Amino acid sequence: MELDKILEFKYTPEINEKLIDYGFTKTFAEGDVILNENAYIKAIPIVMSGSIRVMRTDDDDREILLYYIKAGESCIMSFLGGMHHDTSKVKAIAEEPTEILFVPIDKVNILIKDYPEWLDYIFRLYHKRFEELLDVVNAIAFKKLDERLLDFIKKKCQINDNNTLVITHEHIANELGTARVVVSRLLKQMEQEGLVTLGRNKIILH
Amino acid sequence: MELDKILEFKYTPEINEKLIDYGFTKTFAEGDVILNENAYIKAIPIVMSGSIRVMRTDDDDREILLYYIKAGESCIMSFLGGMHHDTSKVKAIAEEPTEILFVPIDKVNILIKDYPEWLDYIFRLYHKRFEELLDVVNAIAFKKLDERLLDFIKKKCQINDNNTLVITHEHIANELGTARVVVSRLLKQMEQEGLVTLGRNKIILH
DNA sequence: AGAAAACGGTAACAAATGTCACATATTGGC
DNA sequence: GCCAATATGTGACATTTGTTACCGTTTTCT
Repeated sequence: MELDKILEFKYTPEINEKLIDYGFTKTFAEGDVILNENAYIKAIPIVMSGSIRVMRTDDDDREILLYYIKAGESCIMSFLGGMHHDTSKVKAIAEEPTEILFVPIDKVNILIKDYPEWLDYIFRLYHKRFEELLDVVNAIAFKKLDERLLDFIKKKCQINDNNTLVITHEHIANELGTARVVVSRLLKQMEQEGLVTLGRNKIILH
Repeated sequence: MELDKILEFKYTPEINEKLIDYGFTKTFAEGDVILNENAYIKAIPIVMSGSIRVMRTDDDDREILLYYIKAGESCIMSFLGGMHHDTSKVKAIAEEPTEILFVPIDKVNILIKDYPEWLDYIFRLYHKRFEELLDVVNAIAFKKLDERLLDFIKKKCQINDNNTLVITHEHIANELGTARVVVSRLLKQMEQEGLVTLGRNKIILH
């Protein structure tokens, strides 16, 4: 396992070894729920390969996308929750086949004490997530659905490095926290404006 | 200055001394803007007395309340922003006469290295803010305005330990990210339902 | 007291989004 | 090929929120 190439921060081979030594890996298939709302957190996850999407869910069954966790990153909510023996406030789902290294909380504390670089890595991630959350607040507070939808499509395409998206309207609606018909309606409108081309399970961005 | 009684975490008198030694204090009047969006951050603020409200603003002039910073707490966004030489993504305004201790970023790094308790304090605050932000996401994504409005009033009353709120509809509208007429309309409705009693600059919660 | 500013009430309307009902199209399993 | 499941299209309508306009009341300033 080449953690060196996966983790994005600069660290010594020692941290590498310790992480693998202290932790254990698990693999998840696309769609697997990695962490459920209100679950207790005993270990912090580091994504080795694949990616995770983190959602906030309502008391009903509506949910909304917060951000993605990519290879080399960790779930910062888990980290803080774990540090303070709290439960998770979010739900994490594998976007694709994903391999995760779980490092027990108590070991994490040791690492922080011994390796300042590791702490810096944590801070950096925190900062990133915080800003992403602010973007979400911005979007749902001030932007209209059509703009959010287009942003969503562009972002997904960018990740795939591809202008064709394989996804259902239903799925999009869930991530944006709205209903399927609304997404279908807006997509049709966008198609008529020449922004996209639609197909079954498929959206082509122009 | 009795920092001991103000800061909520347990720390040694040494940290107390260092904070005051390294930092400088400034006082702000109600309504003063402490930090503007896109301003550079060179020092992290610790609220000694009073309180601050933190808002996210749109490109237009619409804005929305994120959370409050009370005495003994710090602005975590400033902290991370400062650590990575970033600009602020939020706007901070004094809610009342407020005294703030500014500690330069480079000194903060020294404190973290030397005093693990201080680090724990930072993490705790981060966690708190993150959850508050999640609550905001929840509210604007899933709740209707009337519910958000009632929550807002209840929260304010709780802070004041009082069931009478001195505030204008305009002000409420700004914090909720909507228009004055909308707030007036909903408040009137709530009054008819017997939830509140209205007066000029005044809302009494039942 | 008189003028100006701030605050709130209300109506009428527009726009955005949500909801329901049902039709049609596509796919995969058998 | 046929059926069932899944995905999408679309109309009609309800609800929520935003917008504009205007008025009366209360406060503040001078």
